[in-house]
Amino acid sequence: MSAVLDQPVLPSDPFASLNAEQRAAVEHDIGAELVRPLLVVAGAGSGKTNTLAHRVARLIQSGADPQRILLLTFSRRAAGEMGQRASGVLQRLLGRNGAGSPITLPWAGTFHAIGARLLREYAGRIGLDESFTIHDRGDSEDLMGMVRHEIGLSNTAMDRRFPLKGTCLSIYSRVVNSRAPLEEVLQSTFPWCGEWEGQLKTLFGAYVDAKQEQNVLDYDDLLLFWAEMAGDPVLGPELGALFDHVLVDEYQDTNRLQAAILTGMKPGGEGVVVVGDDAQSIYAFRGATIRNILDFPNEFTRPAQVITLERNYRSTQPILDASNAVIAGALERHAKTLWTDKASGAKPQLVLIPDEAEQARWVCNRILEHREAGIKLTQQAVLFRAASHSAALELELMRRNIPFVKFGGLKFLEASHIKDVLAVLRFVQNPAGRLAGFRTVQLIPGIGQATATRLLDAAAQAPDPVAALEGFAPPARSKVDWDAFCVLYRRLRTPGLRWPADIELVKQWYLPHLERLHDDAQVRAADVEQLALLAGGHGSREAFLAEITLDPPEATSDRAGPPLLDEDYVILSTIHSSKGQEWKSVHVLNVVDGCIPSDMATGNQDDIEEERRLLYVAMTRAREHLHLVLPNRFFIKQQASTGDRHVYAARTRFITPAMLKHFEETAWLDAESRHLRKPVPESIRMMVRDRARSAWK
DNA sequence: TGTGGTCCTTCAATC
DNA sequence: AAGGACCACA
Repeated sequence: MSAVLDQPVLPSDPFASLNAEQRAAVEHDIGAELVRPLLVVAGAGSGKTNTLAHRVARLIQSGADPQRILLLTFSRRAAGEMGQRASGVLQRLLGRNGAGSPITLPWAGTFHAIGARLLREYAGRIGLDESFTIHDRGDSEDLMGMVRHEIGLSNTAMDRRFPLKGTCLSIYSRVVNSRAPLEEVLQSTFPWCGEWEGQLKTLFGAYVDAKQEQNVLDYDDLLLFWAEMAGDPVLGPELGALFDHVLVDEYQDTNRLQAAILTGMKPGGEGVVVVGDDAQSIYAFRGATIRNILDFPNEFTRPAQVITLERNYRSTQPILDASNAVIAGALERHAKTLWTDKASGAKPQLVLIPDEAEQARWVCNRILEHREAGIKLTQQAVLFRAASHSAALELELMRRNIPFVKFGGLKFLEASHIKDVLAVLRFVQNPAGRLAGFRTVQLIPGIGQATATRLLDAAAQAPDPVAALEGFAPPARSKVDWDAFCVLYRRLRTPGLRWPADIELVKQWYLPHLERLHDDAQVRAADVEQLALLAGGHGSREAFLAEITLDPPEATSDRAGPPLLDEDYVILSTIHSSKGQEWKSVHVLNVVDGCIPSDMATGNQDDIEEERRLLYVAMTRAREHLHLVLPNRFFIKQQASTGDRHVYAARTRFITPAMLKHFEETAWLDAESRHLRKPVPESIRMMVRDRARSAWK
């Protein structure tokens, strides 16, 4: 922030605050006949977002049409933030303070969201029905499961069990996203499934057929079809001509398919600017590869320029020293060393704690201390490897009345009752969507898989889906419920219904079934209510279904009524969801082997390297205070029969003894406050249980 | 033959 | 807590 007050009349120079490298990126080929491809390698905290936002503003100032700027970001949140910042810069450029309408970037969003939009527009041209619905991960798994069953791969007569549906989908997805042959993917990533190669090929073929018949696309299709269009000799140039500038944020977390989209649309790389940091690549598990960054300079027919941002504006030098030491242990990387002139500040803390419960209490104490010292709660974050690791902390925060919002790990859409309601809506939207239909009709007592299959077969062939359902003869015991469903279905298919009236009707129909199916119907009904509230914020049924799938609520607050805007709250977040953010004070939980690296990821060297980068990302979120917490005893949840076990955990392997000089080590054995610990009141325990049940633990 | 209940295993990160 | 397979009853 500039300390100089902006003059209301005279335009100030918003670019004055940029350093030489940032300015070079912003000014790259501005006004030139042809904008050469550019790679900006931007270290953590080097002002990457700011630089990109300034470039967008500079482009518009120099005459670029905002409608013709494609801005691909990692999340919708990032896209919105970028648009706002660019607006701010532009207004300062023009000398207006808050006046004038903010610029909107209609083509800003995630690869998946933009892909969905383009595919809907081009549907007719590529033989797609534009009323397609989009499957999320869970739907895709279910469809894979159905197909797997249909072609007889799920029976146990075989000597060895065929991979589970989730594994099958992961393999399929990896093949699509990495553009690698099945055999290679099996060998490198799923060696234990190698023996099933032939069957998997058959399965994937049938899975693709099923999606086409049912007029549904999965996440991978959104990229795959886009890439196919981009690679087409006719459509590719047409798509490319829609945009003068293509900017991509977080390029280290894109995969080969996404790179193919860029090269297809812009073979010469004209107007393509990508920003990323290979040291922060943490999405290899979904096919991202740092090869995209490493190969970018020679990816296009025209060589790319490269600019590196190494100056860090975020953290103090001691925090950077420790972070640099951790990442220096990485096997392969784009060498760069972050520096700052914020020399002062304490070393990051390495805190040894007896167990997880103590960890929660210690973190709460520290959070309150920081607040006493003037650091607002929203400037403090607690980060962890897996969403479930914050359970004990959430309990303690509630006990002490410290408000918090949790990002990541939100399983709202995975709860079965939410899926039920969405399935009904999807089935209405797209009657060919077999999966949604299958789920919906099985809610009716007396209708199971076999009847549902017959029913959907009959409906699939009929020209009028409503009439087909009404003409179907259900088992005698299901007659009453079936007729009630038909009435609902007809009403929802009748044109003229004003969204979100649909969801009210579905709710009325569904609640009795919910009651019958679940003991805890009350809690689940509240979730359905939340979903209805969420639905009101979208323009139509189609928009709601697409947007909820592509942009699921990210934080607990996203779905809880009006947000606590002026309230102060601590941020809880998975490390993955903390990407791109920063806080004055950061706590990282469970910095022990088994958590970081996760003991599920210690199989091969690449997995372990990704875990190292994960720790690096977590550490570099901190501006002034960084606390790494190491509970000595780490509990493993077991079956009730065997009781909870615990293991003695060691410091993460990524902090070697040689690195300890960068940290301040402390141990905490607070016997005194142990006495003061009060039992958790029943009301809070109930709340926690309910919250876990409502599926966002 | 089809449905729904029981028992066992497994359990990250996300568009 | 949910998926997957097996089994008993209509």
